[in-house]
Amino acid sequence: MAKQYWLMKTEEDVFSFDDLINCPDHTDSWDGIRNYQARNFMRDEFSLGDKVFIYHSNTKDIGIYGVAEVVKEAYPDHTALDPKAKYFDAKSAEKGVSRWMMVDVKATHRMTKPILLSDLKTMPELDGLALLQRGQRLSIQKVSSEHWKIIYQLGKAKKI
DNA sequence: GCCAACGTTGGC
DNA sequence: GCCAACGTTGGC
Repeated sequence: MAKQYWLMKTEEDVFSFDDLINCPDHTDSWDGIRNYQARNFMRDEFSLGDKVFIYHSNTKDIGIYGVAEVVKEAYPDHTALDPKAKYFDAKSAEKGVSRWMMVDVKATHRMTKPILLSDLKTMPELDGLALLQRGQRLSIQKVSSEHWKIIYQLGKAKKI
């Protein structure tokens, strides 16, 4: 499949872009996704080498902080089976099989300055970007290659 | 803290 | 399968 571009949300105080950088090889599993649409994106459409904007929600400076790359395609999110895990899923545990999936991502570039949501909102050329659509709450979203280029350049992304 | 949007649950 | 109630997300 051709390379695709994505945006994934995270809460800064739960798992920030810096937390990802600090993982061994800047790589970690993106677990805890408990929404079917988001899971299906990972399961059906995430391919090795796909690029991902990492976005911090629910924080003071809401926006995009860096870029990551898919380094392992979808596999079962076993944290759903762990009663002590934050995103434990009783229904999965009942069956002994996780219905949720995760991918591994590696941080590759950091934005020189975070690209704030408030800035993105002022750019007419980003019309149609899922993130800017009203009422959207999906934690994994598609980004078109055109929008990706615009945002990527805006952030003056630097290699890690 | 508020609240709109929207996903999930569960009774029928 | 419908849909009301409830829970969560996430910007403000």
